[in-house]
Amino acid sequence: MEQAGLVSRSRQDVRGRLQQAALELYRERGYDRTTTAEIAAGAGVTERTFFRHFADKREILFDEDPALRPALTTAIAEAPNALGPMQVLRLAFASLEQMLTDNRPFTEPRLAIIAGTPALLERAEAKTAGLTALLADALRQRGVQEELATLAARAGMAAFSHAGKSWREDPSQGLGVHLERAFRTLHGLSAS
Amino acid sequence: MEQAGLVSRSRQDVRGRLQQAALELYRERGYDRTTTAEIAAGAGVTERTFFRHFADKREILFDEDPALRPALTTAIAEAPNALGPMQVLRLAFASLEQMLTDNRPFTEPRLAIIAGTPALLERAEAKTAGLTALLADALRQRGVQEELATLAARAGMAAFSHAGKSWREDPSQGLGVHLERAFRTLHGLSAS
DNA sequence: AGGGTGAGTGTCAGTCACTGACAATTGCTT
DNA sequence: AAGCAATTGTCAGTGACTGACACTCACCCT
Repeated sequence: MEQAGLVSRSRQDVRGRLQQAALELYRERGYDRTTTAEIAAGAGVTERTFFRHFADKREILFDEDPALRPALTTAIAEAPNALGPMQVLRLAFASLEQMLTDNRPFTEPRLAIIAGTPALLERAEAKTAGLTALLADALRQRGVQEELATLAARAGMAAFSHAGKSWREDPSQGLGVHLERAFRTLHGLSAS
Repeated sequence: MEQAGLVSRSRQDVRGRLQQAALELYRERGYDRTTTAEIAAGAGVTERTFFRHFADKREILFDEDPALRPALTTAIAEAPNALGPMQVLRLAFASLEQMLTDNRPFTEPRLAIIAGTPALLERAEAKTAGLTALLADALRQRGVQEELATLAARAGMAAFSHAGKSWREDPSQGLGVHLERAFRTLHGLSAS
């Protein structure tokens, strides 16, 4: 039956359909003029179901790769002992190249929407802060003192943002190259 | 008349009374279990008036000194030409010492509440991001290239946070001393 | 003194994000 | 076929936030 077909298909990948519907609606009408009920309807489910899959209306645009945090943590933990905190971070960032490349078609369309919506920018900052805290924690477990780890994590994240942007503008070079340049630039800045 | 006295007093400093009421209620019941109607009642006004003074329930804890942004902007604009971006930022931060000291009794009680509330931490990150953007903009107007200005502003803000924390823990030394140490530490980190 | 003016506030009605409780459905197991 | 666990639907409710409009009061002008 068509009915049965629809129902069974509508049961699959509800989460993904919600994300897709949200993305389209946010693009058409903008974030503010889109209601969670409309997103749910677009995915063929109830508003209540929306909130079973995502904590709030913003979170649906920030579904990070579940492998991201483990990857960073282990990369930092397994870095050579001789390296200083910033080198450790640089290596950890470089190890993300494949993952970031794979996820690019997923993350890219979201960036434009986020950039134009204050409420989403705020969430983006919070996400970055959460990752920065993760970096600091991983450094601490290597023996780096707490405050120093926080400082290194924040500075390292700044360098990563810088490298990420130039990487997007010039993908011909690998992320590692851009990272090396970014960290060198940061060093040069704090030199004088 | 008492009536007239009450009325006239209730008309004064509504904004301040709202902040005071919010602070007390957030402390007693916590942010989540406090409604904007309760805050308004505590200040002797209507809920509607709350939202005429503050954009939302979070913003009432983040009322920054109106002189902060102008101070940073002019300090950066008027810094000696010979200085590099990071030195410029260090000077600008140091120039805030008096203002930060004066506002301390106002800002300190808020920090504990913010630190224990995710929604408020998110807003705090957004505020920091806004100030960072201001720094980057001021650097750009000195001729620093856009991306470099952003990198410097983020790294500088990281150093400022570091210095601010150690300053709070050891106020016997001036902020300038802590800033000098923080920026030197940052340079040392990115060295190896 | 009387009338006007504008800023700040009160009142009311409404939208929408988000939550708890419970019933219904589905897919899978035994 | 019966049962179990996970997912969803349904319903009712709270609370943040907004728009529209009326009102009050300090201040100004003539």
